[in-house]
Amino acid sequence: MKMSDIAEKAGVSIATVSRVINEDKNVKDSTREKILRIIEEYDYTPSAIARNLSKKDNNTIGVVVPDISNPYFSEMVEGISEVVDRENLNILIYNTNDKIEKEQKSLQMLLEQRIKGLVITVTSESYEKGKNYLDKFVNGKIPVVLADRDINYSSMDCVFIDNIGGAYKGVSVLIENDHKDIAIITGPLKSKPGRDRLRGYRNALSENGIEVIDENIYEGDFQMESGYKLGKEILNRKKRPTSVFISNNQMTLGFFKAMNEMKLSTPKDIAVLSFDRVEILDIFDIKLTTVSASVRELGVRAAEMLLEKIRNKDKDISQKMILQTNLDIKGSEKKLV
Amino acid sequence: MKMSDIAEKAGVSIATVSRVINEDKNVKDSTREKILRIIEEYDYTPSAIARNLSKKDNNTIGVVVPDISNPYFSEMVEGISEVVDRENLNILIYNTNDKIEKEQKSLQMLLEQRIKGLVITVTSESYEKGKNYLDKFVNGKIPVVLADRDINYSSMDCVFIDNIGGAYKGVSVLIENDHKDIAIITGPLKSKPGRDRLRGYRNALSENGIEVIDENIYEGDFQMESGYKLGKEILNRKKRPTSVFISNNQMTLGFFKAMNEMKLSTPKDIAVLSFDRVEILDIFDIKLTTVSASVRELGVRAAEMLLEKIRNKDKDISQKMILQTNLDIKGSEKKLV
DNA sequence: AGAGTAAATGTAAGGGCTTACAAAATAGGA
DNA sequence: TCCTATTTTGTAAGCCCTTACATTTACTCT
Repeated sequence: MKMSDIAEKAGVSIATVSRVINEDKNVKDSTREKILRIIEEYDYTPSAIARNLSKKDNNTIGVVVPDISNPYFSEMVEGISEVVDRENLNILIYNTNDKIEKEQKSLQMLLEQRIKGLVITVTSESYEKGKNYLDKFVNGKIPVVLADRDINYSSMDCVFIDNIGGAYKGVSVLIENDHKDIAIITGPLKSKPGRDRLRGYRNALSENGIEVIDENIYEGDFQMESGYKLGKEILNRKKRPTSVFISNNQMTLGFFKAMNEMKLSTPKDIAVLSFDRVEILDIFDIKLTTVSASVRELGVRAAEMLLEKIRNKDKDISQKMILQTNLDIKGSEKKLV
Repeated sequence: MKMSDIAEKAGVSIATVSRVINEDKNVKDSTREKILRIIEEYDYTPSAIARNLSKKDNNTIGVVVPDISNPYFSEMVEGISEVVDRENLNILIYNTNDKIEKEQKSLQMLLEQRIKGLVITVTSESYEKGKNYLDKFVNGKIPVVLADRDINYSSMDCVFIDNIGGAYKGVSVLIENDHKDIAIITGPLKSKPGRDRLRGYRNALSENGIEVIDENIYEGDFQMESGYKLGKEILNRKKRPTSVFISNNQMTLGFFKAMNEMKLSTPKDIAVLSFDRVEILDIFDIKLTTVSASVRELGVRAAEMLLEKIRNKDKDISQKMILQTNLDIKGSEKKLV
């Protein structure tokens, strides 16, 4: 069933049918009704493909994320969805599994689909590819917004979380609580957020005249397991630090596993402060102080920025938005003497 | 940049360019190379839209889920992705927020996109709409596979988890451990999985000659909060049941919150068995026995079934696949005297 | 060399829609 | 009633590809 079939049955030209479908007002009411009746009767659905080809415009935006089954990203996607739904756009989602090859393949397919724009959280590896990495694929063909992860030297539009500031804020809280011996479990130092959070830690210590000592820096990989292993190391030190700043939620969980095994608790045995909320700890009545930003909001902002960029394709003002983090003080930052 | 531009620059017809792009072998090597070089040079990307229109075939499948930010569904989506990626297909994802209106709108848009097929987890409400609910939208236009949630009286292809059998299996374990007073926290009884899991519970009791008493049935809603509240009720009973079967992971977390607040633990104070794994409990060294199926596999199977259906569009044998659950015995089922 | 076959390329129709422009129908006014 | 202005409808080109079929070119064999 296509438009010409409907036109024929209604005894009008396909142009008129097209007008009805596109809610053009230049159609007599009686003919509009007749056509609508026939569309209904034959259960006709117009082809977006043909429309897109004809209009040279696809009402779809692309989303590329490293891991859709990670709540962090699926929440971000939901934020994007929310915005995009309002505009009756579609979302094409690609999962890269944090593999750069899959990322490239995804970009290729999205470009073939002639998407209107793209929100992408690049793979960890992509950061190092530098400025022109994405250009090679996207090459100014479509508006792009980087979400959550940066590309080295890139000047693309983006929405990030204030990693440096967040870590700074968190570590400062520890310092205010009179901690001087503060360990950190970082993310992978080849990743931007990993480095930035460490930077925030360093800044906070320096500004407060506390020496940054290498022994207090433990490089993790944002996975639970590393939080567990490094946690054990930290907790087993002869001279245990009085507090630890952990760079993300997964590692924090690992850290608590270690604490639990050793029958230790916070803030009694060590003060703990984490980047990202860890809601689940509520269940066990663990009051963890955190700094975090809403990932959902990250998605919303990225999508909004993209839409704006799509609307004002001509002007190319590039935007950089940094979402501030919130501090949620619960008690685990305390120094107990 | 379009195909004819490339053809012109290469001094060939667009048919030849098309052949090169589609890897047709009837092209002289030298011309193929020339064309490829030009495509590269001008960074040409063919339009999937035009190709789809021309071929009357869209290489995209649709996925509709109630909540992409729920790990349950995002894991399912990842399973679907995995399969679909192998075939170089695209995925159009829609989130319904479990709202039936959004579901309908999504279906509409997917049909307009002329998707190849659809994997859908319908909203809770859709179940009651019955057999013809989806037909009204999809109406035999495209292959559809229901995933995880059924529609009343529907005979569509589907992949579900064996809820009855799983609950039966779990409760049986409790019975084998000599429990006779077994409470259950159910899902919403207007939902199919909610009812089915309760059914499994009933079956297990009956078959073992244990009377099913209403006081032991607590209707929850699959959310954490209800597990918490009902958990309190159960745990506060003057004559506390010796064990409880909890119908999903979220409610189990709520239940543990209640236990924790009351300084109770399993299996010491009450035996606990849950539908779905609750990995997070490992962290706190809680050994919870569970029955569960892999949601990821659910996605994989649904996608595979869809692809098969797409391939054999002519024959219409309808399939129903029930994924069996696995029992993971950890100790919380024990009856301590 | 010429016929016959296979390989390589080209031509043109079509896929289902939008839309500028043209044409027809209707309304309004003198 | 006739003319003009407005509303409504139709015509046809174009969006960018694929592909059946036609044509040309290259090769093989006597």
